[in-house]
Amino acid sequence: MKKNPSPLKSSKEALILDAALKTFKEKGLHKARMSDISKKARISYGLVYHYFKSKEDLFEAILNRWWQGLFEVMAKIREDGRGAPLELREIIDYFMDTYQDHPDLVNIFVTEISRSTANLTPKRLKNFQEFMFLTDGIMAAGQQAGVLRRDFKARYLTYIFLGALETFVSAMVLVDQKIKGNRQKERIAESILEVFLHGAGSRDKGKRS
Amino acid sequence: MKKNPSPLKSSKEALILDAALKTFKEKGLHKARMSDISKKARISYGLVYHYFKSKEDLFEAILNRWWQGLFEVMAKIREDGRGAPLELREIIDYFMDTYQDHPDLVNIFVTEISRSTANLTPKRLKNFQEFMFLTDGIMAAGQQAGVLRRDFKARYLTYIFLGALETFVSAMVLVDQKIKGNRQKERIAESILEVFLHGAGSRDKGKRS
Amino acid sequence: MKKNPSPLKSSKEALILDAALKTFKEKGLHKARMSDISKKARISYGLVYHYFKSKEDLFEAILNRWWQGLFEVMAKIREDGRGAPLELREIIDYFMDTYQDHPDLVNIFVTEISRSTANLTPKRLKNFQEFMFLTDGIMAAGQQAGVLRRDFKARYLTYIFLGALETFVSAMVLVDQKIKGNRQKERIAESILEVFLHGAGSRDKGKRS
Amino acid sequence: MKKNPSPLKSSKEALILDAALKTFKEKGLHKARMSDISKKARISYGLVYHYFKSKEDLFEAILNRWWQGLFEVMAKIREDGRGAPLELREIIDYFMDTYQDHPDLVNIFVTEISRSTANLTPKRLKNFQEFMFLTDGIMAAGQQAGVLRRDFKARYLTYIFLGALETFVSAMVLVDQKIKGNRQKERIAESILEVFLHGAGSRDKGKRS
DNA sequence: TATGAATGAGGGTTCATTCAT
DNA sequence: AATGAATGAACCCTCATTCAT
Repeated sequence: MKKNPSPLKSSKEALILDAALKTFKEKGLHKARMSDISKKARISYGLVYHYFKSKEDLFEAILNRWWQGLFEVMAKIREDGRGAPLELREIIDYFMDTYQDHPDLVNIFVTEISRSTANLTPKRLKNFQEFMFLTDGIMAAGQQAGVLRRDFKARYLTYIFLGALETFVSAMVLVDQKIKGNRQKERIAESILEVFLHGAGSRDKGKRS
Repeated sequence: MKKNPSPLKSSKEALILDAALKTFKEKGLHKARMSDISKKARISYGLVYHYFKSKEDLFEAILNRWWQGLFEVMAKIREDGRGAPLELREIIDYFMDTYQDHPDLVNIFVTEISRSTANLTPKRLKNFQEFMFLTDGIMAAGQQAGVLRRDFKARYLTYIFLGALETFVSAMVLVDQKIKGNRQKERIAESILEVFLHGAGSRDKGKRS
Repeated sequence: MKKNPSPLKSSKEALILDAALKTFKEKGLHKARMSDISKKARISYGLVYHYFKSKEDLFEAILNRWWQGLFEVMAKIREDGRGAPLELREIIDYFMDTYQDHPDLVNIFVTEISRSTANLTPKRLKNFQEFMFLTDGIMAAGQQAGVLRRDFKARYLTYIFLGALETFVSAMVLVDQKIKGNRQKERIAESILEVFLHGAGSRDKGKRS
Repeated sequence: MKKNPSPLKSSKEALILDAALKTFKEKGLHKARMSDISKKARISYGLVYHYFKSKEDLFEAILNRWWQGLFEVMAKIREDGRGAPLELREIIDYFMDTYQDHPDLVNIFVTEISRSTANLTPKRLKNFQEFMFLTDGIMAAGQQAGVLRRDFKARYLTYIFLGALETFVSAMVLVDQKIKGNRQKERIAESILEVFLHGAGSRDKGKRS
């Protein structure tokens, strides 16, 4: 029975995935050489190909870690139906939690997929659009329920929300910032959600412009 | 005095830059071949090297278009000092206007620079951080002036604002969406600023949580 | 006393040889992978190396099947001394019989050895030349005995005879033609020998040009 | 105006083709490395790819030399209609002449195409079958005209004829035999045709068995 | 300026062979 | 005897860059 948080098929496979994750993060998909990965995993060149049939395949395997976790969260969110604010918070938490455990994974998602038109294969685009679509659903439900304003399309809200979220983690990644404990994580999550919901505008005057 | 719509040192140089822009956008920095660029520019292979000493150099020249324009705007903003809301609006406008004229340029900024750790040379990082720093200044001044809330660091607000903005254009780029006239541009710009300032939360209840 | 239809040292060894035979035939010596062979033999990868020390060794073992049978026939022919026509017929029969039982074996001989300068190791060349030499002997004896014309070198006759024979089986292999019963086998054998001995020229006029 | 018998598009292209021809002949299609070819042509590695898009493409270009010449001969033969014996002689001459000028080319045809099932792409098979078919036509016409015996299928005669021819050149290639002047060429051509038409059987008894 | 041939380092992938179990 | 993971040399192909004209 496996208890390991990353219980991969074989220890070598996990080794390779971790090494690949780091390498892709450091050099990007294109500049990462298979030899870099094998060296980082301290295994022979050819062994990588024993577990993954190509560089592309290896990259895909890494992305799947991300998408699988994300779609599980999205499914759970839909089931629970706790309302837009809490649901968005769960998305933020997935990003932040994953960032704590595998900062590189979040980085790769943001840099190589979320923003890269060059690396976008049909399959990847499909995942991405599905995620956007599910988020749209949360926004629309929130508008329906009266907790989100209706004067903008749900899709616009999705853009703004995900953009803020991505940029946050992206920026943290850029400066290799470690999240210091759950306290800071809380704080960041809150700030994103709070600004998204209530705006960055000052409430000093008691009303909005 | 410049009359050329793409006024560059020589017409050939402009030709190459335009071709490079399109090519980088379509294939990404890495997958774009110099031969693709020369072909798209309808010039000979070697001529590219007459004007630009390397692929990297060509890429840099393109980015400079972007940074130069952006820093000009930032300088003007600082001079005018019209307050955070209007100043942020000017940033949005620069993104949107540039997107209208050169969608690919905005795309390249977002995909290859804003989010890519792989392509980030020290020089590029410097530009990027400078831009963040200037935006921080706007945010901080807004907080000072009481138009932006003070319970979050200026840097956090910067992340959220720029993230929302980038994701918007990034998404438009992804679907190759053309902005249909100034009306739509207005609408998008407004929605970004409005949500950033006042939040996506419904105001139906007359007050915030 | 051997009872096994493919009686080899061990059943696994036979399994491997058969699988290798098929694989070499399908893909050629070079493109045949050891993994293909082990897969076809339904044994593990490494076991092949338990029985054969290398791919080359395995190939050699297969060729030996062929050469051993052929040289046995050639020895028997020499002993019996039944005259060129019948002796040539026995060579044809060896080709045809082997083709019936192991078409792939004949194919490999023709494609990888008889015509391939690339795969020709000294040992293989030696076997091949020995066979040519023995055939020369038959031809020369036939010339001596007055049943074969003397106006061409024995070696020339050897070329023409073996060429015709090889091309026949080679062509049958190419279209994966199965010999339908002994009747057809007879017919083919006859036609080769008949044309070789008496020519393709019409005998309508009762005499030759 | 080009007078050169091998007037290729560019001198470099011809250089590469010649080097490739030799290399393929020496090592076979698979074992020939592109670096061998470039080295033999005394050009840089990459230049080969400037002229040919792949190893396969280069190989194809070489084969085309052969097929084009052969099909031209076959077309001329059909037009002239000089009767089977003379027509077959023309085929023999094409083989012998090409052998004199480019022995390696004939070798490659025989080893890598005529007998190799492994290297047989659909396109190559098509050429080969077309050639067989055209030869069938000559044989059938010969049977019709009463100069070739009718008791064997035209296809059988084709096999025997081409087999004898191929084996001859193949054997010459094997021992790297140079044809010493037109005299020997004549002699070889005659022997092939003569044996094919009238058989190797002795005519001492004035009639056949 | 302009062309495109020429160079060669680099990197992904394959696969025969070895080895630990 | 049997397995299949592990190794690493080889080799095809790409493409940025240089160079002769």
